Order: sequence, then C-alpha cells, then structure tokens
Amino acid sequence: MRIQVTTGSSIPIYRQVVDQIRHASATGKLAVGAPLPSVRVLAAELVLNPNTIAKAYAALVRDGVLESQQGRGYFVAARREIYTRKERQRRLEEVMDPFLAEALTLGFDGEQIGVEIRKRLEKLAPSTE
Amino acid sequence: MRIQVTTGSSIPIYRQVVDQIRHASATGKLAVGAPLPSVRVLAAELVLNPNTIAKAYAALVRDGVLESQQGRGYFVAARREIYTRKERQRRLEEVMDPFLAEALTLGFDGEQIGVEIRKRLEKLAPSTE
Amino acid sequence: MRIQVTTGSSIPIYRQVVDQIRHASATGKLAVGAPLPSVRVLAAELVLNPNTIAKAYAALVRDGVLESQQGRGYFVAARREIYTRKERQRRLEEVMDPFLAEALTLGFDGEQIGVEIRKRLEKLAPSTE
Amino acid sequence: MRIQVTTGSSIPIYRQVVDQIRHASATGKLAVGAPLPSVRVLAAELVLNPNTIAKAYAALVRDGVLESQQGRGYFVAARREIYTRKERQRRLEEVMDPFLAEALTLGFDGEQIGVEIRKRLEKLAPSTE
DNA sequence: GTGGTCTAGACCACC
DNA sequence: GTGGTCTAGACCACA
Repeated sequence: MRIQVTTGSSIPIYRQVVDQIRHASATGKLAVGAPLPSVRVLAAELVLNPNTIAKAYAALVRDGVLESQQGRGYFVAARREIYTRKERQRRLEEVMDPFLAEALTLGFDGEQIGVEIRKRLEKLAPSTE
Repeated sequence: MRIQVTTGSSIPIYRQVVDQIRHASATGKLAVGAPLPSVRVLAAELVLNPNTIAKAYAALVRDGVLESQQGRGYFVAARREIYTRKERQRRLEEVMDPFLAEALTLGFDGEQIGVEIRKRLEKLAPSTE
Repeated sequence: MRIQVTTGSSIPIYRQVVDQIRHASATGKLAVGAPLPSVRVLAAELVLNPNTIAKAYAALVRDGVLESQQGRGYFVAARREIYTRKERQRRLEEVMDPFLAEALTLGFDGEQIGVEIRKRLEKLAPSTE
Repeated sequence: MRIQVTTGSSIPIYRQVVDQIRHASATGKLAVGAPLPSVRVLAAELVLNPNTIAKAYAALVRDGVLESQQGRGYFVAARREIYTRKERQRRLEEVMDPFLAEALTLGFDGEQIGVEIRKRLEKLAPSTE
C-alpha cells in the first residue's frame, strides 16, 4: 500500500498515517497478518522523523489495528471487538460532531453528506461494498 | 439563539461556539443582519473567558459568517458563496477521511454511519431537517 | 498525590508514572475530575523530559483514565466501561503471564501470590477494601 | 518437557522459553541434573533462530537455573536460594504493581484477580497445584 | 536489521 | 500559562 502525507495540512502528520492505515485495514486492503513497512523505512520514504511514524504505529497498536513484534516489525492484527457498544457510540460521536459542523458550514445538508460518504466508500473499497 | 458549550469535550470551546453560530447561520436560524450578543455578555453567560468568545467571533468574521461594526457589535453577514464547487468538495473530503477511518475501525459500516449522522442532525436541528 | 520514579528499573519511566496514576485512580485516591500536575511541572519535579510525562498522560487518556482539556490541563475522567468482556480478559492475561512467571521463579506458589496481592491492595487502599 | 512459543505474543520469545524452563524447574518437572535439548535441536524444533535459544539458556545460567558443561550441553542446576526473603519480596512487588495497576483499571477487584490467577495456574500446571 | 525509550529543543494552538 | 506535534539524535532490547 502507498501512504501519502501532506505536510501543510491542519491534520497532524501522524494522524494522516493512522487514518490511511486504519482505512486500508478496515476495508481489507491490508490483510490480517500482513507486515507493514518498518518504522525507519517508512520514515525515510515519507521524509519524516522515525518518531512520527513510531507514534502513528503505536496509536494503531493501542486501538487493536496493528500488533508489534519486537525485532520483527509491525503486522496487521486480527480484527476483534475491543470496545463496548456504548464506548463505540461515544467515540463515533466525538469525531462526528466536528465533521458535521464543517460539512454543514460548507453548505452540504444531511442528504448530501450521506451521498458523499457512500461515494467515498465505494471509491476506496469498490470490491467490499 | 442559545449557545451551549461543554467544557470536558475534546472540541475546543471556541470551536464549539464557532460551529453553533455557523450552523445557526447556515440553517437560517440566525437571519442575515441579526445582532449577536456582545463578547462580554456572551462570555458572562457561558462563564468563559471573553478572549475565547472574541476569538470565536474573529474566526467567524474571517470566514464571512459575521460582520463587525465598530462600536455597535457583531451581526450576521449576508451569506456568500465563498468556495467553488471543487473547493467545497476538496474540503469536505479532507475532514471526511479521518472521520471515516475512525468510524470504520470502530466497526460501523456505510449504512450505519448514515443512520448515525441522520440521528445526530435531527438532534441538533429538529425543526430544520 | 506523590509520584515517584526509579530511573534504574527495567520498567520504563513512563510506565511507572502510568501505573501509579492508574492505581491512584482505580482505588479512589484521585477523585473524578481532579486536576493532575501539568506536564511541565511534573517533569520538572521528577527531573524528567516533559515528553516522557506527555507520553504517560497520553497513554492514560487513550485508556479512559484521564481527559485532556487543551490549554487547561489533565483531569481524572469519569470511570466508564470501555472494553468488552473478552478484551478485558485478553488484556488481563497479557499482563498476568509475565507476572506469574516472575513470581513462580521467585519461589512463590499460587496460594502465596494471592496472599501477597491481597496484602498489597489493602496497603494501597485501606479504606476501599 | 514440551516447550511452546507463540510468536504473536507481546512476551519476547526468549522470555517465553526462559519462563517455561524456570517454571518446570521450580515445580520439579525438570529434575536437578536433567539434560536440556541442545540449542540447535530446540531451535529447529521450535522453528526459531538458534541465537534466541542461546540467549534464553544464557539467561538461565546467569540466574542459576541451568549449568552449562563444555561440550556436553546444558543441565538443570541444583536449586539454590539466591535471594534473601526481603529481596524476593521486593522483586515480587516490583512486578506486582504494574500488574495490579492494569488489572484494577480494567475493572477487576482483588477477589476476581485471585480467581483468574488460580485459573491460569491450573491451566499452566494442572498436575502441580 | 527490527522496535522501544528517553532527551533536548522547537513551534503551534488554546485558554 | 496549558497541551500537541515534530525533529534530531542517542542508547537499549530483541531476532
């Protein structure tokens, strides 16, 4: 998989990395057990500090998306239910509100937002949906 | 209009204020030309630092949502289309991707995300949708 | 509360901080909503790099023990069920195995380990147990 | 004795080997003077790098669990009390605190922790306890 | 070679 | 003042 970051964005670089890997994992682009580029390699490729990549990978480990194996590397973890229903709802709302505020400000209404989301998901995972 | 802020949230207070005013303006709850509470009054009402309100108002002025009239206060600006269609699309995707990455990782699918968004929007603006 | 770290230990410093705050929170020594020392203050107090404290606090936030409020500081979060039953079991076993291996090597048997744990818990939270 | 390692675990492979041999020695499953499989044989059996086994054996020799006899192999050493009562206690607490912090945060109380430990020990060594 | 921890120091956002 | 991100560079543990 190719990871791309834009340095000027308001979204922190490590979050961009996290989001892309999450996406690839959630949509099956990254299969369970698949190895990820090493911290140093990915850092060199994206011209970033290794610590930034390490932070992104660590965040993915704590959310159960990746597993680390000392001295071997990072791998895609088996998908499992980590959070309770309530906690999942809570976390969804936490990220939904800023998103909706921005979307509404841009002039999209509920209907259009739904359409855009469906389009985006199809584009990213044509085989899955 | 009533503005509400929750201090414990991950969303900065000034952003909460900005988002709610934007939303009210976008949905017509705040008519063009309507006056807003003064910085001091709103700060006192919400028990916040006046600087926080001032910052929110300044951000709204910068984005063309409000206008300030020296010595009189802040007013809802005439709604203008600031962004091109393409730019709006780009901005939407920029905030949509992190949101989708989180939602998918939490185990929600496109269908469920749509449902949750509709629920949330109804809760925020029951009369508008 | 007083936090103490020993620099020579095999347990990483940031983990020592995490463990002590977790403990204090779980046993009620740190009440819900209570503020924690700021990253810089605690770092200065313990003669550590602020990043190390920040890492510890960030770990506690992601596990729902603390909440951060931009520009204000860190606070003890309301206790809530974050993980599913299965995930809790999984995480418990993950930390239990190394502990048991060490305890058995030291010559303690199951009975004695139970006794020691009870003693330790009473010592740390006499009012709760 | 049969040694088993799981490569995906958070516990380093060499530690898994160390822990299992320690445990077998502590519980008498491995009698004093009993020979261990050679580094190469065990490495082949477990499909591991011989360095990993060598490291485990070296750690066990350093801790007095095994003895190496040049050209003959490794043997279970006579059990000696290496640590004073106080030192054992100190070492136990050092590993107990992180374990307890995690368990308490996960919502387990002293009673439940005891139960889980007993369950785990029975699973590991059903005949011994 | 891999990941994990820690330091020092910079710059930004928020209150 | 607070937290959040990023860089540069060091040292250690593991395979």
